[in-house]
Amino acid sequence: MPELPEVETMVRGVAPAVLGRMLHELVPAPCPCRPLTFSPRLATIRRRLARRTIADLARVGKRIVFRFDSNDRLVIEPRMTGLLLVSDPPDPDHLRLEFRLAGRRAPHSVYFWDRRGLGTITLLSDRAWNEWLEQGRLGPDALALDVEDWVRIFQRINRPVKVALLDQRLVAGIGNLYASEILHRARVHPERRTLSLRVADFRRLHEATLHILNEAIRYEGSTLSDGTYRNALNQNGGYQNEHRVYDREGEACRTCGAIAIRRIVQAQRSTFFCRACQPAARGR
DNA sequence: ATTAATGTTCAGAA
DNA sequence: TTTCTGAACATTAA
Repeated sequence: MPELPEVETMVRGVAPAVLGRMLHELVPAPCPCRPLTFSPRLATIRRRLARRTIADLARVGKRIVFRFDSNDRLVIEPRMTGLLLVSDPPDPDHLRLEFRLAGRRAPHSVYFWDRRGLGTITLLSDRAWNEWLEQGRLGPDALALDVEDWVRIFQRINRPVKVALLDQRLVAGIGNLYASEILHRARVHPERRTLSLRVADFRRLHEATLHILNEAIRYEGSTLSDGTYRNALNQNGGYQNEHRVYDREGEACRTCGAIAIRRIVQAQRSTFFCRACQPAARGR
């Protein structure tokens, strides 16, 4: 569920509670659901991390990365419905993991909660982490690209630009919701092929990406109608009220006013766009 | 009962 | 080689 702005919000919300604190122990929650995917197995992770101090908490694309004083990294992929929380979770049944902190200072715990349970938790040694980074399975962070990066990355391939935006090996952090919002602000039709885009298009994509993602971070992410996403304090985000196209098929465009928002399916996922703002130019 | 949902990965086909 | 499709993972709500 969470994309870059939601993960960034969770990390910012949880960081003050954990930075410099010792992890007393990791406790699997007594939830009635199937276990998450752990690598290596949870017992091994617990042994390696017990009594270690949390040196850093960071976001890498859509992933959450705990760095311990041993330089081990615990990488959490929230996937569709995972949340990192300081407070009590939305419900007790899908609580997956408790990070019990040492010492008397509140909070005493932070939590990983995941309703659908598609999330993954991976422990990597310092060396394995660096090797993983070098494998290029994750492109540069969406907030770190300049216009030249955009051109270089997307002119090597020739795919519909919306589908390319979702490929984390090209650019890390953009998901299905923000891809539609970014393309709308950039006035680029989602079915345009990347090879047909010109430098002016990449300039607008660059500006729109920074603008939309930073604006969404300011609003603490989007809580959609299913209500799953919450910030670290189990409160709603606010960006869902600012969406220009996502999940607004048939409604008036908030930019041009036309009843022109369409929904199409690309790579088995919904894309929303305004037919008036985003013309289907050459190179479809 | 059916469908779709903010994500990722894999196999196999085009 | 690159691109594309479908399925899989698991759960819930419209």
